[in-house]
Amino acid sequence: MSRSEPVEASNFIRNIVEKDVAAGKNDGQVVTRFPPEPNGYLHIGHAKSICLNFGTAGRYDGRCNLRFDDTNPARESEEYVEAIKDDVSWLGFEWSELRHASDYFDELYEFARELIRQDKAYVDSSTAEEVREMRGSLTEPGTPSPYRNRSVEENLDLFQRMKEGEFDDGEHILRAKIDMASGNINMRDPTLYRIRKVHHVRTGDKWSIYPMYDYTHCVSDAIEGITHSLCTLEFEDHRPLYDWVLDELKTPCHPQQIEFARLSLEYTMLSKRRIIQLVEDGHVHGWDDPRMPTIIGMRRRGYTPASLRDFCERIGITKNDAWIEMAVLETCIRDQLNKEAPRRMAVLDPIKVTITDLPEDHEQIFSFANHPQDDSAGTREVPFTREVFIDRDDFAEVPPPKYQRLVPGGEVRLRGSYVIKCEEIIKDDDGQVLELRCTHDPDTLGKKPEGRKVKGVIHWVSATHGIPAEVRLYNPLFTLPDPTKADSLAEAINPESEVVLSSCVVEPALQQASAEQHFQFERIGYFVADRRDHSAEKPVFNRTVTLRDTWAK
RNA sequence: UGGGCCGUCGCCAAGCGGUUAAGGCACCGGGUUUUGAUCCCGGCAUUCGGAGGUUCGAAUCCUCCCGGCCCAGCCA
Repeated sequence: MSRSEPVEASNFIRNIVEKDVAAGKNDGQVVTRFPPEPNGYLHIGHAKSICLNFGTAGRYDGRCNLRFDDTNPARESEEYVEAIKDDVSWLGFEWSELRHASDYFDELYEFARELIRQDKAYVDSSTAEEVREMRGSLTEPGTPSPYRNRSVEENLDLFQRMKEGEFDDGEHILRAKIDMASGNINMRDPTLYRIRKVHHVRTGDKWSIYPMYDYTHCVSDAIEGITHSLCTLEFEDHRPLYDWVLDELKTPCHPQQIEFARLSLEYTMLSKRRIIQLVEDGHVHGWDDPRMPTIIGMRRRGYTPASLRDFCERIGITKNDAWIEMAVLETCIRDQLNKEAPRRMAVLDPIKVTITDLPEDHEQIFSFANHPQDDSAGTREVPFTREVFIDRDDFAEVPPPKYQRLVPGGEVRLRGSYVIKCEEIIKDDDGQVLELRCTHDPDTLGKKPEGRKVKGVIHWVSATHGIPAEVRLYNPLFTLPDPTKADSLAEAINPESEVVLSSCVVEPALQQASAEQHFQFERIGYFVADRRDHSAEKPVFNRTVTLRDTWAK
């Protein structure tokens, strides 16, 4: 292999799966699952897991299930399961089967009775407080519960009565009987079932006991024939328990749990708890606020499924606690939109330019390519008139060094049109520029000007044909690369994270824009018609990302 | 003197005893360009957290040390 050929980066999970497939383990099958708890909206960190699970299965012609880990009815809701399904589909993945942990409640209950019969589980009637005290600490072993040696018969009886609702929340729990002195606290007789007299969306009031994650997850994996159970690093020391349950239960298959590092993204918070807080405290407008790291928020911001998948591929899968720079994400969306987004002109902060040597009723229709490198994207018509708008920062009375735009007495190219020269500045009483009066060189349409160089090119919109629009600019939601380092959430919020511009003018072709359509506003950035607020009557565009800008601002 | 895990370029990340230590992002040049965009070309780790050791040969094996992350829910 020559060194110049790009090599597809592997990752340790791919290597393990590859080896297993080659060795014929699990009959060469690969079965994974994406197992969210339906207690919130998915975010970019989940996208990493989704791409890993669906991607790994897809790579080896395997299957990937979508499984809702709905074992805690107190905090889960149907709204979230629907949202999660939408997000996974939108990302471009199809689950092999849609399952719920609650589908297995009966089996789970029977397996638990089996553990009791084997004297591997017991009903503990201690209070939550007592259980915590008896668990010991990180450095001290725990002490056995006084209920640890209840007879199998008594445990079976109590467990059944727990199930039948005879007891109140907290009166008893079912615990695994493992090792109260284990260095791994998860092995100090972990809770398997707790009493929760809560209505469950799918099982209704059938159950008054609900199984815990550690017990449910491994059994669910085994029931579904999962071969590789991929989860994040914090579950590493749960793996001995995962294996213990499956070994004791002698399930027909024993999936391999493999852990990888969760995503950390600069200027972003990716913990469900904090994301909920952003919404509840009103720091953002909702779960789908374009500044949110949620899939639905990023979608509204203008990120595409392909760009998110590309991102997940680029960041890799390891066990390192890595912090990804925003630039990686931005590159992914720019890469895709550069190839696909039609170009348009939009003026965000308009100043009127009158081309004085053109007649009042001058009107010319230009045909502009929708894409400079892709003829198949076609063309659109752009009207040119005596009065146009340009962006305020494309004119400078006192230009900074290397400024290539319009200055008093200077020339600039109106993109796709003529070279104009600024002859006169009209200001209001406060010194604010109201209008620029310019002349044009009629011999510069599609031609370089004679005898001089005009370096700058600026975008514009006909003042008579342009249409008003609202444009929302988005910046990082937080001012700190790691916002959790701030004293409070409020303190970490970037006050400039959302800037709403309500008097923008965009070219007429944008009148046809439909919600969720992507564009490049030339020289500015990539924008998307807002999926909620945009309409032909009141166009609203969100800035997805700026264009790369190598000019020191 | 609890247990588990991680340290390869500014940020990611390949590498699995013999390579001039991949690639991407970022950055720095230079060229093309009616988007300061795109595109193209070039540069960017004598060194793999540190110190010892094993070996003809170590980022890869061993030992110790240093730094970082996770765990004491009847959450997931």
